[in-house]
Amino acid sequence: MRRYPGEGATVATYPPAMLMSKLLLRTLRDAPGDAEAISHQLLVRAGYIRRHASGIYTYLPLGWRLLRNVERVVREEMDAAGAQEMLMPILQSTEVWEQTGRLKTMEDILFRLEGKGGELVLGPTHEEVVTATVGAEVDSYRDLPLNVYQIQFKYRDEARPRFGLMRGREFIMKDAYSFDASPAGMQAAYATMYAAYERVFERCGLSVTPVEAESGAIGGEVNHEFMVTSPIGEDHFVRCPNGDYAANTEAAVAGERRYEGDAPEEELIEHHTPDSPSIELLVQHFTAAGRPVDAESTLKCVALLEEETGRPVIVLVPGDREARPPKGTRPFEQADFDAHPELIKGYIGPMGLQKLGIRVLADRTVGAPRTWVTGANRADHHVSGATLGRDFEVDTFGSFAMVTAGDPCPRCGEPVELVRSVEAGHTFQLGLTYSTKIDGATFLAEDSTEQPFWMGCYGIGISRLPAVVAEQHHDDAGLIWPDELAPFAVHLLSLGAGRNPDVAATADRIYAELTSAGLSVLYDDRDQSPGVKFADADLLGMPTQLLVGAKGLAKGTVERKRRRTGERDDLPLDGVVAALTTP
RNA sequence: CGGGGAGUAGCGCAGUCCGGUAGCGCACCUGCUUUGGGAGCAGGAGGCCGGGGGUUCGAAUCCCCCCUCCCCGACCA
Repeated sequence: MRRYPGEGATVATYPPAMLMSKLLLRTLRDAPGDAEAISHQLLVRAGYIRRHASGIYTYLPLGWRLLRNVERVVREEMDAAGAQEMLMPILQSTEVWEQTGRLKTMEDILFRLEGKGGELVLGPTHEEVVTATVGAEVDSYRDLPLNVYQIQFKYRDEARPRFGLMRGREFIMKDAYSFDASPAGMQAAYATMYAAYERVFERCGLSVTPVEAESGAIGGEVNHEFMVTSPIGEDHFVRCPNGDYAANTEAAVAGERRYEGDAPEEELIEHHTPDSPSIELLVQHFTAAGRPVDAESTLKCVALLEEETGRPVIVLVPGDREARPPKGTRPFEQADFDAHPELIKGYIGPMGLQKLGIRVLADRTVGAPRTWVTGANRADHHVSGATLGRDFEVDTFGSFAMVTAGDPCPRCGEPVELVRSVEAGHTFQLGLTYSTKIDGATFLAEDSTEQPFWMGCYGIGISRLPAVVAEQHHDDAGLIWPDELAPFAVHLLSLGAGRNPDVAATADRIYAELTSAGLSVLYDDRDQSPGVKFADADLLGMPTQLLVGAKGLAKGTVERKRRRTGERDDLPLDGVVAALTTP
């Protein structure tokens, strides 16, 4: 404490946060019951995060240092890729959201609030704001290309927050947006960011698989999800073991199939099947009637509407498969069934559809030489023995079912596998999706015409990464951070310093030396038994532990333990700094 | 939104069926001992038993309503 000039008051001097005795940190022996995922348990036990409400977390000092390291890696790679950092508002006017129509399409997850000057939303993402902002600033092709990014909180009222930091209602994201004058420019920007993403994840110690994905609510054409295989993944992706194909389950397609032989001869018979509008109920009905069939032997006929023409199309998949509606179609709604009485919900069959002017698409698996149980196009009736070529025709075969493990790879034909994974990043070629909707998102081209921007957007779930990394980098004792992310490079422990002044003095000295050499050091100067310090050091997960104890001092050494491998070696007392600063 | 489970000290849990002094372990405070892998002894502090209503002489416990959290599913840039 020292005197505050001119006042009788004193000014507090706070102890350095690198002393563990002063750190805001409490480790827990037991994980809270609400933590399911290992990463969540460890992050809470090790005192990195605390839950405030469902899907909302406080980052305690260790967690915040970790997060800032994640941000640093991302910043370095974004800056190196030529992106410019800025910061956009969390509180956003509904105006731009009305312009893109997403006030409606994203209403389920939008946090909305009433301000004095009108209604606001808490930004779940920033395409609207960035497009309006850049649109107002950039008027000429001479200012393009441009790539801006920010690291900012996002708010989504998720149906189900999960797994600690994995899926929160409040989370931090890095989002970058590229603006180009042409599709080729957009593609070049995309390639640059794609490469930057691979470096970011590499530096975070994550092995990612970029997968081709469907674009969902964000719009655009080409896009990739950067998937990290993980037991707490909420997604699956399809992967060819040969490594030549990887795609999101929604986007994945299967390769060609070869079938030989003819379908067995079986008469087409109509059956009375009341109350059986689903595959499951149909199977139950047939089984109860003494003619058991399995879902695989039924033909699911899914009615879709072509959005452009407003005409119905039918997609055929085996009953045990999910249909994957092709681009430009959407599932029938009740109103569509009302408008097309020839298609009877739950009892559609493929027979004679062409005569009604309805196109029939079929997954390639439907080309198998076999007969099917399917709808009779008559209420409460199904048929058995339906045979391709005799009873019904297919206009186009393709990959119209969701791909499952064992389906042929579209590139090489090998059976693919289905892998559980987390989406760590996502990149999109947006094209003109936003620039044609937001007012003023145009520039004057070289030929003096007014053109909309060709855009891309690129997200990384910053606050999700600690969870993803922890999930991949831990052991029974606790966390194991990669060098780039560790809150501290070195965890220095004094063992039995209370009864041995030499230990205390040596540890103090090493702490001072390492710190002035520019290393970040967490110094466990607490009056705790060695066992407690070891356990905490392993739990917290710094890459290098330095153990200063009477045992080593007698030999003139301190012990170094590498957290990842458990490998230990002795460093001479006067060579500690040198050993830690030269890799 | 549908199905399932749970709310008792900072964390983990018992007690609830069968109503009667709110408990245990870890963590926390004091003192002594101990000290290379989550120490021991002694003493202590800490509770709207998720909230509201009801039944009862009496409710953590029984009844009704609500809230919150977790899991599975639906949903998801």
